[in-house]
Amino acid sequence: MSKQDGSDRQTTGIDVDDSTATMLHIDMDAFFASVELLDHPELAHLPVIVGHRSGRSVVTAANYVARKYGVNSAMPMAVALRRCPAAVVLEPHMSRYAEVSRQVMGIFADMTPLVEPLSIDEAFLDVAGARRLHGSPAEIAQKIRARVFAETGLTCSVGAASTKFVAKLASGRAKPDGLLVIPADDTIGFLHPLPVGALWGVGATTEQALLALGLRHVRDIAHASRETLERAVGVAGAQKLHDLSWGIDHRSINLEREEKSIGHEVTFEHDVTDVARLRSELLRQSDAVAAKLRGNGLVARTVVLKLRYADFSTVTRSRTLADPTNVGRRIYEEVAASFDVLAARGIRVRLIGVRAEQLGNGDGSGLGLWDDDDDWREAELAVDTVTARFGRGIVRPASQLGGGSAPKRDVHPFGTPDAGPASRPDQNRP
DNA sequence: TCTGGGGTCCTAGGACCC
DNA sequence: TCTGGGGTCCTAGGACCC
Repeated sequence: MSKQDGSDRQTTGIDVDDSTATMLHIDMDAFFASVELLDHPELAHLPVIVGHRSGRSVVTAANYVARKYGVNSAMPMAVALRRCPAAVVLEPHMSRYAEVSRQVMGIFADMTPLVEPLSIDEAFLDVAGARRLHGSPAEIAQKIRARVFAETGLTCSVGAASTKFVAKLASGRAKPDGLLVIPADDTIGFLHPLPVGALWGVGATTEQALLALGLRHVRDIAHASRETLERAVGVAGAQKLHDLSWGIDHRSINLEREEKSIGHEVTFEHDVTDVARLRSELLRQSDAVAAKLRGNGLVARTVVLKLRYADFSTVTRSRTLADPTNVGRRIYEEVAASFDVLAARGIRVRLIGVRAEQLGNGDGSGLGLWDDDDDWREAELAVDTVTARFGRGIVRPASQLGGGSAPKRDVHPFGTPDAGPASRPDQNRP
């Protein structure tokens, strides 16, 4: 394996065989903090934390100067400032980060159509088919790193391996501003010395359970008995962990990921007991969720209320609707009904949230309502009859009936009025 | 030290139907 | 009269990720 860092920006001469390492994982370095520093270059040598300054906030991102003081993302802001009192705290600017993200993802897309964004600042790229045009995986990685830096002023780190999972671990080890190539033959040698917490899906809870069984390193997982592993993480988890410990990961690039839920939640600066205030927050969030649904041309069939009490315990209450909706009032009615039951005997609320699940296109697709071809044909005939009598354009998607803004996507269930023959709803999806 | 907000995925139990 | 197993849907909670 071979690591190249920012001091060695060459694109050739990598002394490993990278021909098997065609899966790239690209991760922007300290993304939010780095974007802020683009806009405030005078702060570059200071510890910089991105996050709200309010009492209950956490660190959203920290630059590498701040990290030297032990500041990390997700850490309570109070702790971070105790560790690094001199840190400059900047408010997040999400729309700015999204704009830079689009720019960077565009550079990725120039190299291969097989790009799977994982979050605002990272993506998997399958470059197996891009060799002729752009070179070996390591060369492609270096080209991307150079272009990202030239066009945005930001650095990123790249892991190249034969699987997603190993590529992701490799990019983490390459940080900051590095490239790490793990040829297929080196996978086990790379994985086995790592601590169990390095495995994808092993967080604090699972790590403790594994440590309690004496499993400290990935190699211990690899050689543990099935029974031992199942005791710690259950049947499915054991299989998954064991596979990962041997570098087995068959996942390919997924180009068709669709959002499965849309929600909003807020943590109050101080716990709230005022039921009227909580209801008005629910109404606000319901409207926001509904607006986002309409903006994406979606309707939701399940509505979830989430409460976190003063003692940090969390409850959720979900309701499934007979008719999917993207109307704020409808969502509010459901969460408010759930809320009233929980609030009947008084509550102290730290966090309140609304989430919409079981999303569909507003035409029944994705909801299991039109799975049957015969049903579909019947619906088509019914629409043909209606349109024959009344002309095209009279059937509108549910998403346009709520009095909200028109959806950006074409969600017309039966083809747009002037689009000719009716089309299947799934063909309307992007 | 005292725990955000956006999500995804998994498990488990119960209702219901055949 | 008492008892099945499988499949699907719904609900609640929790771990995890960035």
